[in-house]
Amino acid sequence: MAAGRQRTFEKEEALNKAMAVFWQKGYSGTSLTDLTEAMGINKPSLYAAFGNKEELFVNAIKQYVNDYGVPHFDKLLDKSSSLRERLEAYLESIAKMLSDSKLPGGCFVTTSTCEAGSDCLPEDAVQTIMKINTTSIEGFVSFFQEEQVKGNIGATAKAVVLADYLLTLQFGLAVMARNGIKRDRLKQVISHAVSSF
Amino acid sequence: MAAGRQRTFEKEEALNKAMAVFWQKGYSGTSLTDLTEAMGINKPSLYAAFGNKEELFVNAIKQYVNDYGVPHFDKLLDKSSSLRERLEAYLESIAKMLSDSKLPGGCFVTTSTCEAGSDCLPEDAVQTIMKINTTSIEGFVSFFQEEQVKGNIGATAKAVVLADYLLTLQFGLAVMARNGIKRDRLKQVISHAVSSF
DNA sequence: TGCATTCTGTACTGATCGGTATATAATGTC
DNA sequence: GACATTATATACCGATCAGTACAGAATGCA
Repeated sequence: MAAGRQRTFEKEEALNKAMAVFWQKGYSGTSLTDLTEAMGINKPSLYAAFGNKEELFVNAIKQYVNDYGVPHFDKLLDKSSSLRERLEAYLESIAKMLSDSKLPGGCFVTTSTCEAGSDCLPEDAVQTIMKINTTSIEGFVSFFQEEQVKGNIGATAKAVVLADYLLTLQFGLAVMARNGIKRDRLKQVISHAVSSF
Repeated sequence: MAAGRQRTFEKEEALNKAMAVFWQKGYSGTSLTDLTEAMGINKPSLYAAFGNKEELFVNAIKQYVNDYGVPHFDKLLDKSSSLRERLEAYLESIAKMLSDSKLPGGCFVTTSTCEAGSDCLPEDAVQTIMKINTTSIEGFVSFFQEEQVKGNIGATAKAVVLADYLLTLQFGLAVMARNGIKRDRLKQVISHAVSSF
């Protein structure tokens, strides 16, 4: 065990609190006071544990992707349902999260992507957000290519277009949820949207 | 003519400059210094002409809706093309604007809708944004209902769902554009998306 | 027990935030 | 030309911004 006084807060727990604040208020809208109050620590502790506001934001959004983004992918891989059923389950899983009243509302990555175009975010944060989105696209492209090999998509369809379309739906549903549209309305949109797959 | 020294700047021109700044940087990310520098005026002139930051934002987004939102609706009403062609033309008209390098990027209403969920916007601004979006939905619902009467949509389709889906696409395309996705990729997404109408 | 180490709490930094007081310059009316 | 009126420019306001100096408290190791 290293010498010295030990931390009186759980680092991961504090990071989760910070994630919720950034998720709700955005980078520009979040002050250090917002963060320290939500995390239950004071500024020197925050800086010692997480660097600065920018680093904390980058770690928070990475945590978000792990905890609230990646898990939905399972729905795409269920071997007992059709492609369309899996896409619908995937988007509904996301929609459930987007409109969960116990969460900050909408999608952290979506709102951050909007904010990334504002020149108000630090360069590292912008790069992190861009990478998250390109990774999503690439994952979707691979997915649709494999589905095409399996014969679940017509040979003329382009995987890149389907991938872009899927991300467009995700983004759009996220903004709809941020606008207060409830889950059952999102579900009907999804049901209609997947009819084109 | 009213007595007193006359304004040395064009009010509408200054409002357009302010609109561009808010469009790019968002409400929280925009400072009064950003505004006065872009508008070419100083703070007392800004406050005399536009009230305060909040009022200026509200006027700016209303200006945006008039100048960059409403005009696209024409594409929906072209009597010589099919419903699907008109929807495609409508969304492509929007996509062209979203990815126009001479404009701030993306959609002002979309980014503001994200920001409206953050509790960082003044109440009046939130109300304005909410009203813009409900007005869009209501317009779409009426549009699809009329198309249904004309027999351009199956009788079982629900106008509300189609309206929600169309707004979801708009929002999604706006975030895609904000993420740097170019116009031709947006066009392919649109071409695919309208196949479900 | 002494000491280096690490964290916490308070109090502070210069800079910037949104907004304004005040003085002056420019206009129309009388 | 006197005067009320309106806009501009400078300089300022208290509050808050992100970030930190410093002193004290808690730990492991010797």
